[in-house]
Amino acid sequence: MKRPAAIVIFASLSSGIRLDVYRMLVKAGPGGMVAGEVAAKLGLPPANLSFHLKAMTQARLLDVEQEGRFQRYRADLALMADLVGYLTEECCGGHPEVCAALPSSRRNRKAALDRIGTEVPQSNEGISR
Amino acid sequence: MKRPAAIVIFASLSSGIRLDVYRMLVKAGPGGMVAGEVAAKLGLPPANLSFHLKAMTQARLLDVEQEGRFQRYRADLALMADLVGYLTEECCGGHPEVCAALPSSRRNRKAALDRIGTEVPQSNEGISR
DNA sequence: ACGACATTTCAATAGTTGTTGTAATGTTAA
DNA sequence: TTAACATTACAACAACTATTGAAATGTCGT
Repeated sequence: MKRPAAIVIFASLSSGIRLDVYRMLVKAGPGGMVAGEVAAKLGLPPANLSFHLKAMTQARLLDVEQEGRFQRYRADLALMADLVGYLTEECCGGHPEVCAALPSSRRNRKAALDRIGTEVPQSNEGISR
Repeated sequence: MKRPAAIVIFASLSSGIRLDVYRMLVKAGPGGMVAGEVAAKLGLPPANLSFHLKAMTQARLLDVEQEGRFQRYRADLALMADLVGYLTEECCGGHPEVCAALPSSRRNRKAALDRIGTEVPQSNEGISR
């Protein structure tokens, strides 16, 4: 996953309509849905849905397949997994077990850091400008 | 995770600058970084960075803590896990093992999801279509 | 080939978002 | 209490995004 790809994926999902479409297609699974079904379920004018489907397809969030006079769309879940990988790459400077201490309470944070014996900046020294 | 929250999170990450900031802070881990450090590393005018940090904080992607005259920012990874959960809710109409099948190395997917503490289905049986 | 249907393209318009310089706020250290 | 610093708020403008109806494209069944 490269930066421009990640940006268009996030932009795709930052619209309520496209988010609804994506979740609906995730729910539909490998069977997918044709454009008209989606438009009917979401109550959208065809031109508007087409605009959003195009954006999502270009972002590779969806695959399309022509099926007679219908277009069948499917969600690409693998892409989502890659995206999460991109976000958490080099997580915690190479000590991902630190992030696993999820809740952002300072106690947990400190415990996790102590476990791997890494230094955490406690002060503001060394900041230039 | 509710729909409006998901939308603002995706909108947050759909800007290259905010994406860079988020990944930098994920990399920084629990120690976080103060605003000036981030601005210096990314070469951004302070007013512009402030605009983006505010958006990300409102989206809850970041936590801020005041530290003297600095603001220390940290990435909230737990939120990302919730977000992925929201996207894949009701995946494949309640048969998530179906979605797990698809392409793209399962090894990578598992590694990525493990990193943020989410379960991944193991089987790929029962795929229709 | 024809009429009906599914979907996309186009052009106009309305609304939202990002960037900048400059001013304001709040904190520190002397 | 000042001067210096870190950060945020404001206002103006440019650039982008979404929505719509109407027209175009392409496919089907007869």
